[in-house]
Amino acid sequence: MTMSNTGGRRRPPTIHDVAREAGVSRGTVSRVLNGGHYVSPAAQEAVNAAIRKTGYVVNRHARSLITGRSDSVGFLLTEPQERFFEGPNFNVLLSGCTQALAAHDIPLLLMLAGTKDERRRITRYITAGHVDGVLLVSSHSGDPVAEELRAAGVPLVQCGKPMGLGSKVSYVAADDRDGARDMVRHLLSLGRRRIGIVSGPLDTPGGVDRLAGYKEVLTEAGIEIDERLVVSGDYSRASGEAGAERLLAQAPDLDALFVASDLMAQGALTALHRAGRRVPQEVSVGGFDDSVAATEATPALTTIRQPYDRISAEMVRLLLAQIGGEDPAAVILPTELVKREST
Amino acid sequence: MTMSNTGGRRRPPTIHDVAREAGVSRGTVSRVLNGGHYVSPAAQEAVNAAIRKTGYVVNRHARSLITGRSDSVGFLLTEPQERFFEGPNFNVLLSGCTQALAAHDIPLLLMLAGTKDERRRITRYITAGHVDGVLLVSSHSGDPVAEELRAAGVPLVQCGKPMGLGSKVSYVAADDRDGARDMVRHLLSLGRRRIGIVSGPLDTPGGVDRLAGYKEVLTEAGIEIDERLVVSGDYSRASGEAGAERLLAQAPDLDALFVASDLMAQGALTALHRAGRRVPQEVSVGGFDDSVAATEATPALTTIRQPYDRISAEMVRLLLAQIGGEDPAAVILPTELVKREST
DNA sequence: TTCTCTACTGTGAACGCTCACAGAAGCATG
DNA sequence: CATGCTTCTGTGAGCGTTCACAGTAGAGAA
Repeated sequence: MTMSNTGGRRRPPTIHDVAREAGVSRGTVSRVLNGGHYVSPAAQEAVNAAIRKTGYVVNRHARSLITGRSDSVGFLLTEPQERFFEGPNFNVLLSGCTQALAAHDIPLLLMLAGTKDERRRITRYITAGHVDGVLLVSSHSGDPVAEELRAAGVPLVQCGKPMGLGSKVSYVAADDRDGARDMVRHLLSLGRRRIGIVSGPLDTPGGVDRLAGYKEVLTEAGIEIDERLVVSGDYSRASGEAGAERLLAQAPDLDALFVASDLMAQGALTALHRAGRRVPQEVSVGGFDDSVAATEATPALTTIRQPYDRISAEMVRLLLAQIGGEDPAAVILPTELVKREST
Repeated sequence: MTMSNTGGRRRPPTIHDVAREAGVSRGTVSRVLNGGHYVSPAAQEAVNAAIRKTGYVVNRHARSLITGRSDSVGFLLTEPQERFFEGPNFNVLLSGCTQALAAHDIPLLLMLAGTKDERRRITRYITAGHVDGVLLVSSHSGDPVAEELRAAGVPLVQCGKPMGLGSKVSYVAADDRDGARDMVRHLLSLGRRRIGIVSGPLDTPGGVDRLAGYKEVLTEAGIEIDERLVVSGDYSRASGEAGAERLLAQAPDLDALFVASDLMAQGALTALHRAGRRVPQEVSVGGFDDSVAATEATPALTTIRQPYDRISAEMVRLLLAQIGGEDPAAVILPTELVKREST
């Protein structure tokens, strides 16, 4: 607005320029910038006008140098290289966190740790204080990097319940057990009795909890657990396909399938289709997540919705709280049954 | 390794500590840190040892304050909110760029501009010099934000050919026209003559070029362009489905379909399936991108592979060059025909 | 010897901000 | 009128680097 400013960059205005323009001191400008306490309305006004006029934007480096904060956080994804962003969930979490942080004017640094080397490099980067905190997403929870960061005193929030329960670390997770219960109850309400499950990996709490919910409801309903109806996968599409195939071989009389992720459920649908089982007429199929895979599947998947938007919002909230000095905390969010064509 | 360091953070070592430890001055340490020119081998050695011993990591804020650089770059995605990461391509580009930058120890800041407000906030953030440069990805090229950044003198590399050719801006793109030519030639080689196209949006160079390639090859082959065989979509799955439906209505005798993105091709497959046309027996279908959508489709899609890994690597290379003072440049990368089940 | 040139090293001054402190002004209380 | 308290403001110091400059030592040339 003020000048033509075409072409190369000119030296940007400093807090000093603003102070001179407003006829006050640096200190007063700084106070206005940081909440405006102990500043007279007149000065407040003058400073804001000067900021608008000069187009001043704070130099974050200078600020960080003295405060010791970087006012930025890292979003760390620890996955084998080829699986970055494989699950559609990562996208949703990433964009959710970015936007939640944007509301606080905090930039998000993306960190991808695929190899051991990258892991080391990133850990070093983080512990050096280049970010104020870390949002950690990794499918195989109980990640060693989490323990390392915690030990270094870096504020940390994990997505999904971590494996080692002893370590005091913040996390946000959906209520896996309750979600699984809802789904199995739903399948029972359709008259299904031979319900198979393709669970998640059993070395993760999420995998364990969903399986537990499944067993719980069946037992409550007076149905004995048949181990031939239980297999586990690794959340990948291929493992869902293989899992369903194994179940069909072990228990050909199954009339429903609870698959612990939508991606695996897609694979299961393929296997069922190939085996000539019609969904939902002969076999009801329920997924988990409510990712895009659920709506893209044919037939569209009945599933348990994980509230990804709330998860990312809570992760950011917890992280900022922790950066602000509060203690780590855990948040469990409720899930929701979404009925579609597959049941 | 050195100390127990459990619990809260301690004051990190500074360049001063390293200098004292190595028995040299700050200046010498700084020189070692920045390339090591004009430093004796002995000093070099001593400084490196001291760095290892103290666990020193440079304070980027202090460095940035004086150099004026931030040694970080932004990855800017300008899309309507709900379409962030819709295309699987974004993921691949994002992870590719992150890793390419990691090799230079440069963090990537993720910036999502969905609304006008976010756009303004982010533009302000960027022009304030908080990042050294921007990697811009947006489906609707000719983005106003590009022009704004260029005018502010911010180093910028776009993914995909930009609309306004006059503006001197760096970009990296796959050879859309050549890719389209390859695909149509492939379809011709299968004996197909009534080849329909669902092009991309015609207000983007990518959309235009793929259509141009299609027309070019047909004309060379002595086949007249039938406008009933030409429709355009917006790269979404739904628009591919709608496009294929329209083509089937306008030209029921079509025997092949070139769909300008894999996602749209998935939609087209659905439409063809519903219309009872068998793929590839009755209708050959070719996609574009070679995204995960291509392998997930049934039947798996023959497609034109965009070299996403090379695209992201080139984007980073061009951006760093531009930050280093070089002029903007354009890079066009070759595509490759990938044959699968759909043709 | 003396001068010049090269290779290397140390030092002070920034960079733009925040923070602690000192001080001023206004107002009520003793 | 002194005293205290509250609200506001300005000032100097310092955060941890880099950069320009001055200075030293040693080698080679005059």
